Amino acid sequence: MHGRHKGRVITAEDVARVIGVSQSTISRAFSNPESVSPATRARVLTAAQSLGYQPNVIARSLITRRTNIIAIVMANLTDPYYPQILDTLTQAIQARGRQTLLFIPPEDGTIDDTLASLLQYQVDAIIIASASLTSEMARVCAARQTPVLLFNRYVPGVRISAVSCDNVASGRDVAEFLHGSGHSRPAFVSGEHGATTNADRRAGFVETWHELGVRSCLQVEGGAYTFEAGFEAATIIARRKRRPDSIFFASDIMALGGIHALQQAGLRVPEDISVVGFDDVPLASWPSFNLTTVRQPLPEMAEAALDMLALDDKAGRRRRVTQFVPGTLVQRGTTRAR
Amino acid sequence: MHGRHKGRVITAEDVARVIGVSQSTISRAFSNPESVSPATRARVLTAAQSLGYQPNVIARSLITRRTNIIAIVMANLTDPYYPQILDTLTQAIQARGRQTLLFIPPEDGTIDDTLASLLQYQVDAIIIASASLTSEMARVCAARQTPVLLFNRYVPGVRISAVSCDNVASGRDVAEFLHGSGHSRPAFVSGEHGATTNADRRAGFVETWHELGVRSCLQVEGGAYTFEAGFEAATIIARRKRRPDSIFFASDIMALGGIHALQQAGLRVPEDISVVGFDDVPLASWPSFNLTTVRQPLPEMAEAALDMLALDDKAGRRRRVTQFVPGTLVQRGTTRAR
DNA sequence: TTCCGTTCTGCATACGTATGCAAAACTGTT
DNA sequence: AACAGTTTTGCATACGTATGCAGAACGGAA
Repeated sequence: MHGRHKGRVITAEDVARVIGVSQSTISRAFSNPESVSPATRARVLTAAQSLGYQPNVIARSLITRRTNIIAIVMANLTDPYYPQILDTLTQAIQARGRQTLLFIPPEDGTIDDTLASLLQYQVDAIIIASASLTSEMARVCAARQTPVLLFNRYVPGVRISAVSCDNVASGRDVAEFLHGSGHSRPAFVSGEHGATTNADRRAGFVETWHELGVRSCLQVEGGAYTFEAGFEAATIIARRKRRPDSIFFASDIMALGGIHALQQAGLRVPEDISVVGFDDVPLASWPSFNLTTVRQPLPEMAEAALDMLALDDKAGRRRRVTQFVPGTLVQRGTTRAR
Repeated sequence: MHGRHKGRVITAEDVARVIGVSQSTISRAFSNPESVSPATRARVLTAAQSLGYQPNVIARSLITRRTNIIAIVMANLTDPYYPQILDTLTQAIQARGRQTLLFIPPEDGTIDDTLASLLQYQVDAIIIASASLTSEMARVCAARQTPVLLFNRYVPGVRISAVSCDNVASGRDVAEFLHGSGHSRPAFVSGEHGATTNADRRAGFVETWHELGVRSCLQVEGGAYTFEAGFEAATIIARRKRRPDSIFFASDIMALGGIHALQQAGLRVPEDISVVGFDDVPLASWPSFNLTTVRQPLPEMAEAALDMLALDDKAGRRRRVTQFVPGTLVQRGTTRAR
């Protein structure tokens, strides 16, 4: 029979009283089972079960100074790629016995306020997958010993842990693949201005074409990782006299917008022009799109992130580095084979 | 002896010592500013600022018995509709000064284990947007006075708060709209078997056609809210001798799969056959799709949900009801006008 | 000044659990 | 039976904050 005691929550004390042991024993039975005799442990668990007792992890964390909660800061939840990140990260977090506190920073405000209110919750770590953080806030977190990690982004020159896809290498891969399949007039459409993801993908792509002897890589500024931005960029490209034979978009969603624009302009994909995206969102593999793209290794990135946070390492020995995980080119139907 | 770490956290006690007041005063300055004189309040805030003090809300919640954390249980995060729900709910939760703890139940396991580990976190409320919960677990939550609310679903006959789109009414709307625009051979493609969302949309749709004098509404079992399920259902429909002139899919994603199948089969949408979806995911409004659909009023649903939880009502007077919020038919390009 | 009423502050304790230390209960050996 | 060594348990206290209660400080009126 579960505790029907009007509203009163069942505490370890209650269980202790029932089976005639001390509160300490109840605590130990749950948080350090080895330290209690098998017989009492069994009695404790039975009694707890029938009373409906569950340890109060909030109270526990007051002592242990660990909440087992990891905060994820994420905006852009309507962008199809971010839910994938959130899903993967959260599952990895739960697999390690932790929980996820989700913070969506307000549109206008700075992320600092968000972060501050977040620290009040004594989270064990903060994973930032949107925007960045100010150096001021990095200082505050460091002072509080709260590890912070940037996911899918990094800030060059700032010593904050970060995990990101190896965007430069993937940019190179795409260039080499396009070159190898007979393309010679490449174009790159960038996404959000100033994002490292963006800059790195372009850098790898453009450089490689240079190395391959192709000097003229058309570069169009998209401005945002959106369908519309991709659409507009592709519209401009389609109108050019000396039209590129392949476009590398900084994200899948942009690529889809781009394809739509190209088709509107009477061009066939991939016969007239090849298109490559980035991220491999679920949409990309739908038959309607069948988009050639670069898959970010999210599971590996999530593992790397949690390893880097060293949650079980009480000595607090964390390495602050930026780790790059290689992506995979997924060849589908928007690039011609030869 | 605890807390001998060099990175000692600043407590209210520390601030108190600095400006020569008691810990109580610090506490009051933050949690009940009215109860402290303006002069001391200012001194407290300044000192706190310079010391980097932030109240520990975990410790606070031990006393107040409120964590200000609301749990959201959600699977299917890769489905485009759920991130929208999560985004809207979380923003609404944050707007009310609460935070979101995100739980993704394991694929195989029952939701009960998830819920149990969740209760340990002393969340103020639980919003379930995936699966349902057993009556056993409903009882446990009730015993703990933790309000539970089903979002976007409800369990007929069980007294658990729920907020859902008025799927029956929307089904009717779609039927009336199609009828009014000259359609006479409707079809309905269902999604996940057993979901109330599904059954209600169909019920409203089919019943209305009956009332309008159309007895034969083709019904195809999709089986899941996926692109593939929609694709396969539409393939079957396209092959029929007496082909429907309109299809109402139980979700947008299914409709998109269906459109792709119809086009594969050489049919034009909407000239040869009209298509209506449900949810109005961001994709639906993309020019490539331009899907006629029913928009679920997520912001209103989120408000209704939080109101129903009566978080600020310490008397715990909550009404257990199922609230239906009406959706809106959004007419776009996949239905012919006349 | 005295007195009363109000506002402000401090003291002490409580929230539910974890844990160092010492006492108690076993275990096996002589 | 006595002992030492080991395991198991209980006591007391700590974690950081909120809050009832009583006392202090203050303001105004007589």
